[in-house]
Amino acid sequence: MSDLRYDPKAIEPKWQDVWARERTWEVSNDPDGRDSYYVLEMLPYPSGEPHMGHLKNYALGDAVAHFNRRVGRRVLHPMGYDAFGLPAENHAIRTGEHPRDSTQKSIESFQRQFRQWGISIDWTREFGTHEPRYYKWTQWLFLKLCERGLAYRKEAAVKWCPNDQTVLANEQVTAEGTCERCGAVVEARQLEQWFFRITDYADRLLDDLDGIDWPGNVKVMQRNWIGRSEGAEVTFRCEQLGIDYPVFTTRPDTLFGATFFVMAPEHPDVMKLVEGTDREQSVRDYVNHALTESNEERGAADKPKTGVALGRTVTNPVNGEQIPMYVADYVLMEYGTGAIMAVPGHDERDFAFAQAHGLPVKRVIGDPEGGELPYTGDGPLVDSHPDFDGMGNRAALEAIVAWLDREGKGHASVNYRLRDWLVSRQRYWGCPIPVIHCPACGTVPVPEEDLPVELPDVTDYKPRGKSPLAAVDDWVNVPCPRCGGAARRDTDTLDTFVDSSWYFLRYCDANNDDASWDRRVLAEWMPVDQYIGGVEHAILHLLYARFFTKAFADMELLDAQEPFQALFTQGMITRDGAKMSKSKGNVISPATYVDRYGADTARCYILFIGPPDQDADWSDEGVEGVHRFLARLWRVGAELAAGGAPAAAESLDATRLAGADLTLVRKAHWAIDKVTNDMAGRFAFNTAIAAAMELVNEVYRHRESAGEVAQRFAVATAASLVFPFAPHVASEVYELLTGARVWEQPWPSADPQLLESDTFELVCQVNGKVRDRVPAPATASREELEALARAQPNVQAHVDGHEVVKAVVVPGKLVNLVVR
RNA sequence: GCGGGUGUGGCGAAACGGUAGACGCGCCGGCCUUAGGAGCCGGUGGCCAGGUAGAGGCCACUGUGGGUUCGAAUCCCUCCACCCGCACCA
Repeated sequence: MSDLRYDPKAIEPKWQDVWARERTWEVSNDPDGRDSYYVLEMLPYPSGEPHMGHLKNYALGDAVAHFNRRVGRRVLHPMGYDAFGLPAENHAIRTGEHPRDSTQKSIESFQRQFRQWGISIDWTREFGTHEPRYYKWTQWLFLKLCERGLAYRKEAAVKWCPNDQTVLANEQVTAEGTCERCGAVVEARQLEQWFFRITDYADRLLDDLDGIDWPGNVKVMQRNWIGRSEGAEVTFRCEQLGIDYPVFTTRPDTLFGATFFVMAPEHPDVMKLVEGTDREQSVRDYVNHALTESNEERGAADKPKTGVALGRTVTNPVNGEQIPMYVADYVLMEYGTGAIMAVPGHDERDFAFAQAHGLPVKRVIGDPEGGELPYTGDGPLVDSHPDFDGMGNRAALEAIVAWLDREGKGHASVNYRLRDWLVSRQRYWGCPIPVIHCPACGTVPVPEEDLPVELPDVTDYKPRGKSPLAAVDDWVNVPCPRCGGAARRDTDTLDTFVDSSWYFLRYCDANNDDASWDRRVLAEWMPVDQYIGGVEHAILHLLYARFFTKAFADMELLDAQEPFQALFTQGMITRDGAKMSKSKGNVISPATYVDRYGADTARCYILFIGPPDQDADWSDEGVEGVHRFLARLWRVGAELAAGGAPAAAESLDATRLAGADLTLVRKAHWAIDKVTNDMAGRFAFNTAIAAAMELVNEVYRHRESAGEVAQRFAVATAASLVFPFAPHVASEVYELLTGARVWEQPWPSADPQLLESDTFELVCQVNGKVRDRVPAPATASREELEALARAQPNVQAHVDGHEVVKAVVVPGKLVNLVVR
């Protein structure tokens, strides 16, 4: 019967042409009464060819987009490219090829493959972040942040990557102190750089996590990164030099237990404190050694606590005690004030230091368990002060802070781990910073009408501690916009995370030449209803984008407080159980499979492979299975279509169905219900596809026994349900059977009457073990079900000779007889 | 160390506290074929039984050990393994 062959190479281009010709997936910004829905996948960095992670990302997003269109929403599903960045620039350094050219080639490859995959994108909104029409507005937004004081310059100890020859944001340095991009060990440098004042938003970035539908682990990572801790700032005075040293502590309740004081090696006063004393040499040696140690060496928690005494003391403000000062590398300059009060009785680290240096350990909190020091739990204050002794330490903490405040010795304080975001980069391939430095006027913004400041071409891409832009004299030297005198452009470029922190806003109004966007248009789309991407952006991109959104909301440029209402983080695609990498030689390309089996198979398989938030191992045999399924769907559709004129699929009279027809139509409604729930409530695409497979299997099982009309209905339904995953073959089959376009059809709805059968299989248990199964009427009463169960021979065999002490009846499910 | 997650057949995985293993892979068998690495149908935990039958029965099983419940992969506690995040943050 079947010399019919499923031929994706013919089907897929056919439908891609229809969608392109008819601009099917374009969406206007004018409201039309439907709910708007914005689904977005993280924009790709265009390098080489798309990989399996991209296929998964866009297959997921496209399924969400299609489903939402068909349930009646107006869906925005755009695409663009995160096109500035180091890989293209490093390629230019090696080959001399302009980053614009290599980037353009990659973008074209991505475009070609996205079209081959049949992803439903509104291409009218496409852009690359490297295009002047986009970065003009990146620059404009930068100036807005300046105006508001959220962008500023300061000199600071910054992280410098010696390999990439540029500074990095804190977020771009790993816990081991290496460059997040290239792995080189990061150095410290004192430089004047541009920062964004993200710390102003620390509390809101923290608090607003509660209102968004994000994976818990991503929220935890952001909370950790922001690192809010509440406590007090307390001032310790060094009488000998007459200098006050504030410290931050979360445990002001232990102030009376402070027995020494420690400064970070980087603290600017350390050398001043020992100058001209017999300690000067030993302290200098220690500090110099500490400064040469890498973060990794220094950060090891189990490392012995080293340090040297400064030979000075400070006064403990609560009791006037003189306590000795030390410099030690376990105190970090970046956190708090770079100095701490040490309470060895109630802090493990201080305890370790005290042990190593023979310092006194004092108990000021009682331990109800009577354990040894250090004790970090709760308890009543002891040996502190008559006013506080006996008070629970939590209450004492509040009381002591209030007392410090009254006495002017301290105050309640909140500290954050989060630092301001360093955005200058001494590199070429990025967005120029739209600022001019004038010897007379200082830092002057480029006037709005002169934007964009276009990136000039250079011949030498090699960075030499300065951006290659610094060598372009006729670009750098410009008159000051304010006084007209000779001035120089800022030669750094912006961190590429700046580009990607607002692209989702630009998509809404991508072709607006007069503004970054129209606020009313954004109100229509923002926030993004569903954002999809990899968990590797949990901190960097996702935190920056939230900051930008809040800052722009404060400037009344937009209304949303959060960029991404819901976030889905996809798992990795692995190969042979390992991450794909060139060095392991286990990289496989989506193009191979799209070419061999078609895009529908590749997309469907990547969704069928398992729960999409989990890592999944690619299997060539698994791909075959999914391909077989799509081929079966197509073939039975083609056979049915060849058998006669298209029949209207919806006109089935449920009350007249019987036998195989009824079974088949029921199965179709069961599948509708299953797929709808799997799509709407959760990202359970694997089980949704399994349900469609069951429906197609059911059709084959009833090829001889069921009528033509029922079979057509079932197959058309299967095609309709599979459309979000395999849009080409679904469109083809649906058209063959109904003459209509599946994407123009509303999402099918399950008929509740057909979901319920008038009989069900009653499970008969004795003491929780299944002893029989028997068909039972759905309308049977509890008593009737129990009687039916008791009547089953195998049930009787297990009940005989025992007393039934209880009968649990779950209507529609089972009867459990408890015997003794 | 702290926080979070995962653990189910040979494999990827399903399973509102109610028939564990849907669906797919692999494997075995049959049909169709000149042929088939195509297609279609069936089987696939163990043990016992069954020869023309209306064919079944029993047992085991969701990392370990306990608990709650008529009933637990699912809820609670213990432990083990692996993965992820944070980690001298005062």
